[in-house]
Formats: sequence, C-alpha cells, structure tokens
Amino acid sequence: MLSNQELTTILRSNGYKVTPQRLAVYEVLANTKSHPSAEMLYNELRPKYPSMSFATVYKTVEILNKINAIQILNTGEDSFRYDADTSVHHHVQCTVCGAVDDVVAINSQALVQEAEKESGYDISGHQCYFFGVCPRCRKKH
Amino acid sequence: MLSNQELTTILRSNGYKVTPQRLAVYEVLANTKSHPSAEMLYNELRPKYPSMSFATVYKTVEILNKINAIQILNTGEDSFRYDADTSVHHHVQCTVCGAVDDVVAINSQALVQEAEKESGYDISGHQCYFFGVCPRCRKKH
DNA sequence: CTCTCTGCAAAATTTTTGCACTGCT
DNA sequence: AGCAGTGCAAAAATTTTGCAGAGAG
Repeated sequence: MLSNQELTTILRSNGYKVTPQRLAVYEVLANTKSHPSAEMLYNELRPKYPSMSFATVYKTVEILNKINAIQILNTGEDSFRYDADTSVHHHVQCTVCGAVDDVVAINSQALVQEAEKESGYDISGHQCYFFGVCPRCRKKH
Repeated sequence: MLSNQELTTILRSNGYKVTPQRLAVYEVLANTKSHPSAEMLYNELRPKYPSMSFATVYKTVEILNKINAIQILNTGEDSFRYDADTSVHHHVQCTVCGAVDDVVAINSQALVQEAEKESGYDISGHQCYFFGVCPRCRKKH
C-alpha cells in the first residue's frame, strides 16, 4: 500500500510521468479488497474521470505492474484482475458469486523449494488459486 | 489418461455423443506434455481433420472438462491451456520461452486446509502456478 | 429417423495499437 | 518547449453463438 507521495516517487524514478489517472487507478486498487477487473476499474473511475478510457486503464495497470506497485491476477475468468497488495499471498474465488478474497496466512516457502527441486526451474514467483464456496453464499444456500 | 474405450463410455454415460473430433482432441492432449492452448490444438488437428474448426475445439474442451477428462489451466497468458492429466498437480511456466511443465510431487493438502481455515471458504479445488526460468533456457543463457 | 454435433461465419468480449491532442515537468 | 500520456476509434486476439447440414445412435 503506497501513499500518493511514495507512488509519485516510484513512478518518477522509473522514468514514468505522474498523472491524475495513474494515481486514481492506484487509489481505487489500494482502497478495495474486491480485486477489480479492468471493467470494474473503468466503471469505478468513470464518475470522477468521465474522459477515462479503457486504453488508459490498461496502459496504467501495465505500468503499475511493471514498477511492482500492483500485481495481475488470473483466476480463470475471461478477464484479468488487479491487486494493489504486492506481498506474497494467494487468492480464493467463490464458484457461486465470483468474489475473490485474499489468502495471506499460508507459508508457501517450502512449496517453492519443492517445486524448484522437482522441476529444475529457477523459480522467481508463484501464485496459488483456491476455488470453493464463500461463507456468504453458503449462508444463503 | 483414458483409453478410447473408457472415454467413449464416459461420454455416453454423460449423454454426449462420441465423435471422431472429440476422440481426436482428447488424444492430442493425452499424448503431449506441452499443455496446448486452443490454437495449438487446432493446428495440431488440422492436418488430420482439415475441416476442424475453432468452435469445435472450444466446445469439445468444455465437454471434456465437464466430464472431468481434462482440466483447464490459466497460466496468466491471454489464452487458456488444456491438460489431460486430471490428477491434482501443479504447473510451472518458463518466463523466457513460455513452456509449461508439470509439478507433481508437491503435497498441497496442508495448504488447502490452511486456506480453508483462513478464508472460511468451503474449498473444492486449487491450482498453483510457479514462474521462473527452465533448465533449457538457463543453459542457453 | 431423431436429435446431437460439426463447421462456418458472424458476434461478443477483452485487450492492444495508432495517432492527434493534451498536459506534466 | 519537448516529450510522454491520454483518449478516441479502429484493430487484434480469443472465445461464444446461431444455424444449416452431417452424422451418431
């Protein structure tokens, strides 16, 4: 979670300009736990930035990802989702309502070492996706 | 890995017809470790089935997935990949050449339990993706 | 013979690209 | 002022859908 000031510094130090749109995209991501898709971001930003375009959303998340301010998720839907929490953590998606929640507590260090050993790859990153029914949907059953 | 006979039985018992195309798609998936995408499948099948269309590829993998004969992977590329190995196992993708390999040895049972406990979800499935450089690309450096 | 499946083409969806104009620094 | 960034529209890429004809049971 970066402050506006920190994000500004990081953007500049990577040779990117600081624009209201970039700060706004990051701010939406930093203030939600819903892991929005490009469309959700676009709709969220529309009221405040009526001229915001999809092109800008996509170009912005690409840059934010490049400077490690956000990470890009792929839960198996048609579209990608974005997350301002760049710490190593995992995600669980509800197969009923489609919600995506964080799974932070898991220690996957051992997992990575096992995977490295078996595959011979030099592993630099990983992502685990869990699928199931969320407590909210279970209640409604 | 199912024999033609087994796949035939499973298709029928689920109310699906058995067609050369369906057997062929499965056969390609069963005989490769490269985790092909729809396009790769299409190109692979083209020589033997010149009339094969993308629509058929997509409809077929959907059915094969529904009857649990294959699983659908999402390594974070634009397109999906397909795998005839439906046992619980994971995948590692090379960030250089894009190859996808299996990671079988990992025991992720404990992981699922942790995730269930933390999230409150009723977890029915999971997938871990690792990213790094494969031994082949490391050699070429 | 019936009813599902195939294959084509067109549509839908998501993402990328080109380019004139805007605006940060 | 210079140059990257925005926003529009058009293109590209992937997947889905509708429908007429083919083929499995």
